[in-house]
Amino acid sequence: MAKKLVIVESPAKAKTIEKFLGRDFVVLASMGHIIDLPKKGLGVNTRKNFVPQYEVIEKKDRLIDELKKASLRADEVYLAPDPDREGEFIAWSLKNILGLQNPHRAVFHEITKRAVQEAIKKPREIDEDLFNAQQARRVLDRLVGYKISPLLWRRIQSGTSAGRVQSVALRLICDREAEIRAFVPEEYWSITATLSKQKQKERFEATLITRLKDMAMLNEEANEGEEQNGAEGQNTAGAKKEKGRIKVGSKEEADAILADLQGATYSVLKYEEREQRRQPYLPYTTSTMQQDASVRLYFKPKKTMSLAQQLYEGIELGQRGHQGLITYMRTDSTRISDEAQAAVKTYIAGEHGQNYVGPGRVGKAKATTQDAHEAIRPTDVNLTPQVVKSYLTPDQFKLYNLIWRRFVASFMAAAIFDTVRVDIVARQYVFRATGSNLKFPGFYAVWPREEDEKILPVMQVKEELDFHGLKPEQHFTQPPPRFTEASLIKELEEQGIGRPSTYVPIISTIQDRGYVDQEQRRFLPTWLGETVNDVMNKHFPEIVDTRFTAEMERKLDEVEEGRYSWTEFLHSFYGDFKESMKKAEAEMDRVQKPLEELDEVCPECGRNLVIRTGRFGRFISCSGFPECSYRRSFVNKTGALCPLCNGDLVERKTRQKKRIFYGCANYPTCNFAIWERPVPDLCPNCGGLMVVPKAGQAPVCYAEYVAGQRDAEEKPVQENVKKTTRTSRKKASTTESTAKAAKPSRRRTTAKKQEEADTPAEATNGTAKRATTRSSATRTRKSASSTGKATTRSRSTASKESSSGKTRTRAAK
DNA sequence: CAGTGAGCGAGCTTCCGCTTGACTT
Repeated sequence: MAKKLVIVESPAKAKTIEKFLGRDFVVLASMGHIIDLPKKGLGVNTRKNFVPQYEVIEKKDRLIDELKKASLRADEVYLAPDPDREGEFIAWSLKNILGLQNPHRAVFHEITKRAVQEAIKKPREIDEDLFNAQQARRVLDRLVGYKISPLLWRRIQSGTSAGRVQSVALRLICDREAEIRAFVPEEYWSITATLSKQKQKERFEATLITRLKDMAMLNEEANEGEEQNGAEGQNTAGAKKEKGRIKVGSKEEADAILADLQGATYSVLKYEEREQRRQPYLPYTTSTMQQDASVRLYFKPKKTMSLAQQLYEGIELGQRGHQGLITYMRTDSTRISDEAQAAVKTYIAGEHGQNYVGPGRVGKAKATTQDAHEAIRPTDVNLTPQVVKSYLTPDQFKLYNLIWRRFVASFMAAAIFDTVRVDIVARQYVFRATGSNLKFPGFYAVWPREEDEKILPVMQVKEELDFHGLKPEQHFTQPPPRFTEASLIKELEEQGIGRPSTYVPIISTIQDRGYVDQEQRRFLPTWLGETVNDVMNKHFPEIVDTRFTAEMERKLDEVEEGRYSWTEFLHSFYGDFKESMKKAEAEMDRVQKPLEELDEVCPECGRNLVIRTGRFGRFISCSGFPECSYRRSFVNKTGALCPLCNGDLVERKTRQKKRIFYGCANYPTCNFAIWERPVPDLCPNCGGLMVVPKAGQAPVCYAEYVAGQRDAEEKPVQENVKKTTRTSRKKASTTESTAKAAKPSRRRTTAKKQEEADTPAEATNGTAKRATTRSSATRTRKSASSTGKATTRSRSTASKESSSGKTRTRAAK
């Protein structure tokens, strides 16, 4: 008989909190938002103060029913979504959808007993300003996305999209690609001298840095920064361009210097010892965790998040029972609760000694930080990686290990290095050697060190050194690297674009739209991506400016503080935006994808061959069509041969085009087909086919692989099922296809068999649809380009009116 | 499992941010 209901966003959080609050409380989860703007149509009245038309989110009805029932049973209801804009909106939605009379709004920034109990003791009202800031953000994003996207459908390609966040992500990738294309590598040379103290064995290296006469200029430089932020370095250009530093640009110049130095004596010009401290890193946020897991563990952000979710939801720890191992994984904060701070300091003192305890680093909050949660940290620092290792999968362990160490390190003392800098003069040239020796490890006691120590002997000024050789080396400056998933997220996060919960989806979006491809885990734009980006830059420069979001956040802050009304905010944005839309409608050109050319000429007429797309996918055709009608189908050969008939094994797609499989080119004469990618090499043991079961893995013998699969599960049964359905499907396609085609429902099919049987009808239906779509698109494209702007304009206004008419009728309903 | 590229031309796609599972492959 619970008297009080608490509603939070996440079920894992609900479970934890329930333990804190005791028997009088029931804690349930809303699972995020429960209402939103409609998926179809704008859902915003742009003529009447942007009144939004919210709907209950699909499939949330049952959950809402349960929450409603629980709220009726309770005497008091506490709405405890996250303490940020989105959370406030969820609280407001709950109040309205559940019809709550006097709900309390409880807020806590950390999941600790004290914080939660405190929050329940001191609830507040729903904050209208915070709620309005969320509405403003939501509506602005809807306007940008749902106004620009349809324009792209009409002028570029169906199914494309634009948005405040994705369009900036795309732009970053395109800008980087342009930078790389424009990059001209510059040659430079390094000259290294190998030296030692007189008559001593230990040699060391010194690099030529300047001429004696330029020494003064070089000394003006500031000392190097104390810390470098890990992971992907920014030292993309190999050549340093400091003032006074010598530039050796060619072999001739290098040779001239070597000649100058013939028979020179090397002596110490300056010897400097210094103590350098290196501060530990901050504890993880979502973005830094993704970045580090990518660089150190080679996990993609999606995998990292899924593992983190598992650690957050909890692991069965034998006697200890089920326990959440880390705090919430979607956070932009580096804050650590007082309790966790005290615990980690005690732990460090006990394990390493009091002198290893540091003050704990405090990150400066950025303008976009919402600070609803703590940093990502272990829930209990005493659960060391070793203690829990046996309960975790290897990947879970790797990530937990990283999170635990990062957190502990962040509260440890700085590392102290003794560093030495020696300048060595030889004729008019100065060489420099640096050394560093770790005096006190500090946080390096738990955190891996990136670079090795280099120890230099003690030297005196004017001391003469033994010379052992000069080594000139040629280098070239490197262009900046393409973005990886993690480095793109890092960049977005630094610009304040996107949120912890959206970093992974952003990456899926730009890939799903066909804007970018990945090559060796790095992004490069496709033709479509470049085209959309060009259009956005040209017609919506403000939106794709990285400062747009920053400015938006600044204004939303004012809305949150009640100094700016959310509708005024939208009016001021929409005024300009409407103008941009109007201009874009009038001026945006229709673009058509150029045909992909092949490095091969037509065997019949000698013109170039091109790749065209037809009803059945890509095919190779002569560019001289219709004069020359040479064509053949487009297959990707794998290089492997069919074990049954020695034909080429080629890449094929399943009927639904969802999955790639590999089949014999002699189909249907030979029906050999497998899922795993075959390789040209043959098995060294049996001489048979080899395949790659998972991308990136080493090839294995196919015969052995199949045997292994069979042992692992009851695979043979499944395979039999497939075979029988395949034959039955053939019958179905000839006899029942018309009957099936008339039946539109498809989701209802439950048994695999039935779904398989449905396929042919589905497929023919689908292809027919696609065929008409394509030709219609091409036609309009043609008419627009031949008749010019007038046609385009009248067309687009017509369609615009029809669409707004539709929204109105829907709204009236 | 054959064979694609004009012609007439329906109706669909889309945003960002909160949350998990239920689904296949």
